[in-house]
Amino acid sequence: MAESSRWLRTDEQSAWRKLAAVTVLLPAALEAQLQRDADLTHFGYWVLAMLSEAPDHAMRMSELAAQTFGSQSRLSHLVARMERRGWVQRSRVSEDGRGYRAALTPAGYAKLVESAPAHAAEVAHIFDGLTPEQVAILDELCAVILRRLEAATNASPA
Amino acid sequence: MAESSRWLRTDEQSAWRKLAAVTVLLPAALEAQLQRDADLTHFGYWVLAMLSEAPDHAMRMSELAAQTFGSQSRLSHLVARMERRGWVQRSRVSEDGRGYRAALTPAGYAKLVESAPAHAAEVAHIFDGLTPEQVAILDELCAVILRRLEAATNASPA
DNA sequence: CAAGATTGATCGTTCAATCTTA
DNA sequence: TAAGATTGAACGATCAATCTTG
Repeated sequence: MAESSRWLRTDEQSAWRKLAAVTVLLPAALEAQLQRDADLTHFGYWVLAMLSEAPDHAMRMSELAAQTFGSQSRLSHLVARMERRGWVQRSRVSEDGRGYRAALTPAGYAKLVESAPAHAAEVAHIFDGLTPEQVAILDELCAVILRRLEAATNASPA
Repeated sequence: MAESSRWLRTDEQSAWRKLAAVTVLLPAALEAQLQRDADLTHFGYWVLAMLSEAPDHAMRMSELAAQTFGSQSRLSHLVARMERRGWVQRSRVSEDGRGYRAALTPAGYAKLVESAPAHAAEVAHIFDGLTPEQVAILDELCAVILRRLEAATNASPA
């Protein structure tokens, strides 16, 4: 907790303001699109997408939480809502009786397939402004930032 | 609404996954730090910071909303909470009787000054992983993305 | 009536507590 | 007792409705 407390340089401040704006406006844009076109949260869409890519369209709750960077509680509430909507179904894991397995229903898969194109178009629209070189640079830059973030998260306990 | 619906290339998908992760983990890290050290939301901190940089430590509600990319409703609720905490005080604008002016109190300014170093350190920690060249590139890349986002937002109405 | 701002209801997330199985 | 997961209360954001002033 006793930080060496350095300040940001001018160039860092400029970049930070823009990056902060991106982390606000980008999610907001995707949220708005999915809400409008599919009555879906961005996080909810992400969960449907993850399940659709998994073997048998199913995943353990804990694994789903880990891969989406969400808490178990968050996933539990969300999947409960999706189960009510008929898109997912939970069942106990045969091996480990403590675990639950969330599986996409046909209706859930249909929902994803139906809402994917408009969402992909929204994301593609962002990338249309970047050259392939810039996409590569963006990829690497994000990778560096992610490493810093993960390091910070895991370094918390002494 | 009739999108030409293009899909993402492989390199774009890779970059998109990382960028999406950043937009989730970066705000989460800042949120956690501010919550833990200052019992403050990142958005709340941002509002205090904007006010502190404004002339007389005060701003119109509508301007505050615009500069933080928040809705008027969001700002209204937030400032009401901050007023209860004694950090901000609202008063009518003399020129335009419809408007409200939110002003930082001494206690509010003290709260910001007190919580700034730890927060700055958290942000600086992210940038420590980047070379000055990379910071410059990040700045430009974010600028491009922001232009796309703003264009998309303003192009909505036909 | 339009613009600036607030209010109350509703929705999703977090936090702490709980339940069940290993 | 710990791990996987759920539950209910509390908090913050959004949405629609309202109030007030231009």
